[in-house]
This record gives sequence, C-alpha cells and structure tokens, in this order.
Amino acid sequence: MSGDDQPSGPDLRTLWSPGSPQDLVSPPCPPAPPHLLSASQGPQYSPQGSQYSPQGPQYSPQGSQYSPQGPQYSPLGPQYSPLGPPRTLACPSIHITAIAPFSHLELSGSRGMEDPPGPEDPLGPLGPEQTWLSLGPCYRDSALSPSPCSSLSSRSWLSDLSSCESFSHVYDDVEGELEEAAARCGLASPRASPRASPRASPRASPTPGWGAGFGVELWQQQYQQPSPGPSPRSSVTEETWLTQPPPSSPASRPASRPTSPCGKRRHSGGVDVRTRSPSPLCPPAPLCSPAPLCSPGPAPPEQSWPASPLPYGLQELNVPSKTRRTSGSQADPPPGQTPCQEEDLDRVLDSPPGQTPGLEDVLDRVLAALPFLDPPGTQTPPSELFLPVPPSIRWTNQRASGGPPLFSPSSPPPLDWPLPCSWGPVELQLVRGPRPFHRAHYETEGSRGAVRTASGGHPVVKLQGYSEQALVVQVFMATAEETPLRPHPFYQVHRVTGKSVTTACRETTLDGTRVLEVPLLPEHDMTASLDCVGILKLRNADIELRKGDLGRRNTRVRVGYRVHVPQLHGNVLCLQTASVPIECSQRLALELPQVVDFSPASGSVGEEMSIRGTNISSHSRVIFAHREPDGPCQWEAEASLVPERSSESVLVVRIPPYHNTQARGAVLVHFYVSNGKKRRSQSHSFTYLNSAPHHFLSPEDPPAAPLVKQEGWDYIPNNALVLQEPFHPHGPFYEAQGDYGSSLHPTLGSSPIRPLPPPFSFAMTTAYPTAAALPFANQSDPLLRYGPPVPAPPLRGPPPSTTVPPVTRLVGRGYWEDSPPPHSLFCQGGGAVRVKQEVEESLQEITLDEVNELIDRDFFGLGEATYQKPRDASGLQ
DNA sequence: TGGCTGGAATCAATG
DNA sequence: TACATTGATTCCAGC
Repeated sequence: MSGDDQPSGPDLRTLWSPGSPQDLVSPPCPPAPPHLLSASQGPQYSPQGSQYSPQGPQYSPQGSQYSPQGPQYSPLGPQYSPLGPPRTLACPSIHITAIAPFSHLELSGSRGMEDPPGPEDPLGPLGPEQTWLSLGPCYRDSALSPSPCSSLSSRSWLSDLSSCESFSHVYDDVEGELEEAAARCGLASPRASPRASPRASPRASPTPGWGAGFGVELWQQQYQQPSPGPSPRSSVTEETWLTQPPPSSPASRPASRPTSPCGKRRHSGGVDVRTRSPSPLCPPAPLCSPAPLCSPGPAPPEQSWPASPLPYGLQELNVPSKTRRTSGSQADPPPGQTPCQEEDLDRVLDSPPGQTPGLEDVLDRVLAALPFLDPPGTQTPPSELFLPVPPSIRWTNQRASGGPPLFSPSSPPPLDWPLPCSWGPVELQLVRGPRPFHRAHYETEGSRGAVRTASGGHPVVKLQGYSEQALVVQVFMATAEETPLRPHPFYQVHRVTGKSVTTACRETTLDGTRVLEVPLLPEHDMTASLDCVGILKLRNADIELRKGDLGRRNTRVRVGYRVHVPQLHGNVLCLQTASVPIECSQRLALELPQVVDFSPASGSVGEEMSIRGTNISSHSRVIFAHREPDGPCQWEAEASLVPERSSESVLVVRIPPYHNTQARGAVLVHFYVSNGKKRRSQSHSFTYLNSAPHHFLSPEDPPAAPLVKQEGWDYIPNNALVLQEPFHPHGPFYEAQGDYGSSLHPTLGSSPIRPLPPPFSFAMTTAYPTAAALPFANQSDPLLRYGPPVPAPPLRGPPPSTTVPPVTRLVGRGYWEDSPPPHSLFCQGGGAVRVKQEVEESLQEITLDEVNELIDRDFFGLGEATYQKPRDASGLQ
C-alpha cells in the first residue's frame, strides 16, 4: 500500500476540489438523528425522531410487509409503522431446501484456496460461494491453471465455463444444506455466520444467511422476462434454454460481433453453439439440460476436458489460468471433509505476504472445508427451490417502508435493492473513490490491476459511526447509468492479486454478481483500502445471447460498496454507496482527459483558474457549459499548458466572459477539458461571479464569450439561469425525482416534487456542507445519475450555526420541491439563436439517448452542481 | 516467470 | 455498395 493509500486523513486535494469526482465521492450524509443506531442500542426507530422523508411515498407509514412464505405481499401491512416498534425489512427470502446441481462448479470456482475463516473471523466462515484470498502467492498456480494459450476452441469453451462460475452459484445457495451440514459437521451454522456481521460477538445477533436475492433471481428467471434487475445470474435459466435454442433464438445466429484473427471467437465458427456454452455464464452444453435450469448431477466434462481423477468439483482446475483467474480459487473439496479451523484464516490474514500457506496445504484444507455438499443426484430440482415472488415487491417493500434500511439476516437485500449510504450515525463513506477510467480486462487477458484513484492510490471506504466489531464491505460492479444501482451485466468485479495487494479479500457471489468482501476492522478505524478490486469485462456477445442487445456503449460501471451492520434484534442495517462512473474501455480511457483538481472553484471573468489533470495537452480545450432553460450552451476558455514532470499537466485557464452579458449574480456553470470529439473529461462545477451586467473585470474581454459547438450540442441559449441566492429556505433537499420513467431514488423514492413550470430548469435547494459534503449525487434522475446514492438524511431543523455559507445544490431539472419557488430564481432573456431547429425545445422531447449523450457526458458529469452562495449576495447585484 | 500495463491489430457493426 | 469510423476483442511486447 502506498502512502497515498493510507486512510489516515482526508485528501486535502479532494477537499479543495469540490467538483472533482475522482476521490471524494461519498455523498454528504446526515447528522445523526435522535434515534441513533448502534449495535449496542439496536435499531430504535422512532417515527417521531426520524423525519426521514416523511411525506415521501417511499417510506409510507403504511409500509409493505412481505411474507417470505410466498407471494403474500400486502401493501397495507406496515413494515415500519410509525406507530409500532421497529421492524425489519424483509426481502423476499426463499430458502433453498436442497442443494442444486452443479454446485460443484461454483464451489470449485470460488471456494478459496485458503482457509475459510472461522466463526470468529472478520468475514465469517466461508459460504459455498466464497473464497478467501490470502496475501500469499498461491492464488494462481500454474499447476492448477494451465497456460492460457490453449486452442481457440478450448479457450472459448473454458472461458465460457469459467464464467459459468459466476452463475453456477445459482445452484448452491443452500442455506438449509449449510445449516444441516454445519450441524452435521460441527460447524457454526452458516446462517449464524454472516458475511456482514462476521466476528462473532456476544452481542452479535444472528447473522445473515443469504439467499433471498438468489430466490428472487430464480423467480425472475422463470417467471419474468426480461428481468427488471438483470444480473448475470438471471441468465442461467435463459442460458440453459439456449443450449437448445429454437431456430430463431439468438444462440442460433452468429455472434453479433466478436471475431478475431486467432483468438477471437466466432460463434458461427467451428464450435457448435449447441454444444458449447453460448454464454460465459452457463456450463457447457453437456452440463446443461434443456430444462430451465441445469440438471443435477455431476456432469462429465466436455471432450476438451480431460477425464480428471480430481475430486468432485475439481475438474475445473484444468481451466487455463487466463480464463480462470477471475473466478477466484479453483479448489473444491468433496463432501464429508472436516471443516477448516478458524485459525487457518487468521493465519492467512495475519501472515505477511509470502508467508501464507502453500498451495498444497491450502488445497488440503479447502478440500476439507465443504462438508455440506450432498451427493450428486440427490438435490432437489432447482425449479422447486424457490417460490415465485415478484421482484417488484422488493421495490415496493422498500419504498413503502418508512424506516431504516434494516433487513432480516436471513433476507438481505439483493444488490439492486436501493439503499442509503447512511442511517443515523452510521455511514458508509467512500473516502477516496476510483478515478473515472480503468481499463477492464477480458477473461482472455491478464489482469489489468486494481482500480485506482486519480492520484494513483486505491479507493478507500470507511464505515463511520460504527466500530463495534469487524465487518465486511462488499464491492461489486454496477451499472453507471441506471437507477437504482444494480449489477452490471457486462462487468464483474475481479479480485486482483499480487505483491502490491495488501488487502485480504474474499470473493463470493450474490444474486449472480461476483462480489468482493473486504474486512472493515475496528483496529483500522473501519477503513479499508481497496487495492484488490479489478474489473472484468464479459464479452458482449455472450451477454447478448442471453439478454438480447443491451447496447454496445455500455462501457461504464460504478463500483458499488455495501455493508451490513448488525443491529439488535438480529437485524442488519444495510448501507450502500457507489463510485463515480468508470469508463472501462481502452480507447476512451486512454484518451480521455482527466481533471484531477482545479482551483478556484469560482471566480470572475479574467481571473485565472488552474486545472490539473492527465491526458491534457496543448491541444486540449477548456469548455465552459451552462444549460439554459431551453438547452445547453458552451463557450471556450483561453488556456495554456504548463507541463509537469509527472503524467499530469496543468492548464492555466483564463476565465472567459460569461456568454450572456445580461447575466447577473453568481451563475453556476460547468467546464470540462476536451481533447476532441468524444474525448472530454467529466464536467466540473464552476461559479461565475458576475458582478453586474456588461461588467467584466478585464476590459480586454469581449462583452460575451463566443459560443462553441461541441458534438451533440445543438443549442444556443436564449436564457441564462441566474442564481442569486438559495431559494429554498427550508433546509436540505434530497432528491429531485427524475422525469424519465418511474424510477425512484434508490433510497428515498419519490418525493413531493413536482415539475417545474417552464422555463425553469433547475431545482435549487440549500444544504449545509460538511468537510466532505461534495460532490452530491443522485441516481434517480438521468441528468444527475453520477455518484453514489443520495444519502437518506432525515430532515433537519434549522441550519446549523456555521460560518460556512450554505451550498445550494442543483438537484434536478424540471422539478422542484413542494414549496413555492423563490422569487430570487429567475431567468433573464437573452438573444436566442437556435442552430438546430429540429431539436425540440423541451428536454422532455429529447430522447433518452440524446439526453444521455448530451447531459451525461457533457454537462452533468458529476451529477451534481453546487452553487456557492456569495458571502455577500448583495454585492453581486 | 508471471503479472501488470500500454499499445495496437483485427474484425464487425455502423453511419 | 464502398468507404470511413467506431467499438469490441484479442494479441503482443515491455517493464
């Protein structure tokens, strides 16, 4: 771990750069409500004490109650009744009653080669889908991972197969088996050994067993197409069907894309799609049955798989390393072995790098670690392993509930479940977030390392407000565009190994999504440096074969972080945050300029602003942008390059005159660095301090900045939105519901926000910043989709006494809170010139794709804009 | 030697 | 239909 990675203190640079998305991405979280939650106190939900979006339908007092026994969802059943005691929000929990077929695949693919943790270990004992990564070098072993330079067919096969691991877990979410086997083998019940509340504490409540999401996904697979929350797992059923595709099925057609001079796969090539897995997410055809789910029993390997005398579940060890590495460890113990001892994991965790147990030792212990596998052929058919629970219930349940994000340990929320980043004093904070680009690697490639921060370190997460016991933070790859945060279909988290990795982590699978679990230890201040998190790219063709064309420009991900904090009564408080979007493609990542920081964040015309970043050259342009009521406009700043020794460069920018000479007061705009077409940095906020109309600090400045036209920008404004003061006097405002679809805020859901009458474009609210209060993020609005989930702060009273001026947040477009618009918000007319008449005036008339293109990349790159209220607003008049 | 990283070749899809 | 561009995937080489 580099010094940069030490989570010892705040990154001053990020603090200084409020608009920078790279590092400080945790949203501002609320102060502790009166009903502070702690492990010792338990969730003492108080409807009086909590003003958590009381009007919002998401947390309706008439919460939803879900019965895990079946589709008995009752919309009137209070989940978090303000009048009643706290109740745990229960996700649809479907318990598997028998181990499913092919569990050996998953087990072989993900079962750690290191000792599973004991009951006292921070991460809890290994589940059937988990694997521990030691700090030692034994993760990849050539003996177990033959050369990746296998034949094309075998590579494709094996690659697919390896990817199968991420889905074969479908068959082995076996709480019942785990418990039974645990009892049989003297293990602590897996159900009592949660991932989230690992280290068994006397106070520790029963900890989560995990299987709800699995059940739901299975339900989706069988009863709902397409799945509303697509995850790779959900494809298993589809995959299996695809093994015998109808004539018109996607599997029967050539792949839409991938070919290669030698290694690229042709689906229409020599490999019969009927005999190979059409997806990396399913076992090869011989392992699949025409049934919606793979048939039980140990399937013989394909002919390319040598008959192996390896124990049950270890056949996969023959998979080339290149195709195996992303799937974690490869050992899979046969049933009937003795469990691993907890000291094994401790030894692993405590061992300095290079002193971890040897491979054989690890294998021996891993082989002894899984006593709960039933013999092949004795499993309950997968179709009988779940109950049909509409996934919408999950949403409704959460939205309708009015309390904290508490869940039953046996029913943890799926990964696409909306969660806040904080509740009460407990906050999952992304102290340093990843930089917005990271080239993902394919299964056929070697790892491309861990995701890094803009400064070269690694992301750091911290759980604030809780240090009772060691926990884990779960890391997964989520979509960058969608609301709520949900697993990305094309990308999976990849466990990075190597000398530079200092963080022990465990790989598991939840809801078909690969998840890394990293300890959060009290002795480390509940902070973890995530230097083991890489990004694996799944082939689009494989995914599309299952789900159809999902679009090819989906090369961005967000890193999702989730933690489960044990509470009293056996519940767990689930918190989640996410990083900024990360561009994972090579080309864009290489050429995209990146703004590391800049200063100042506000200024007047003619002043200088320094922009430091990477991929910045003398050809880079600095474009200021502002969205007028009828569209965005841009103008360019004069910039000169000041090269530095490092890879970073500094652009000294002379703040150009605001394009609208009539603008008065402080005007919130954005700027970005452009290297050309589609080579632009993310947008950053900047506040113009226009003192008076037609008044510019520099007499040399032209009266108005010439507008520039960037790709996709078709507007020349006719109005300038001038912000003179925060207009919302009632304190914090948390969400502006997007006007696209019915997506709700992942945390808050809908809120009493109504559309703004035109021509107002923005809803401005006032918040009171903390030291780490920026940037803000909102996933609910496509315009503001960047960043981690908006926190779920309870409404606070009067603003705290502080010398820090309030920050007005640009929280949305076209909406504002259910309060009268301030008189101070107004629009001034300007000379309107539209260069592209075919573009409609209203943004609502722009297609979502266009909005994504225009806004996502160009304007609201941060998902947040801040308006720093002038200390003396009158002086701006 | 293996992993990480950057670069580029190749091909398909798209405009 | 030909061509250019873009995107996806794989391969290669250097460190």
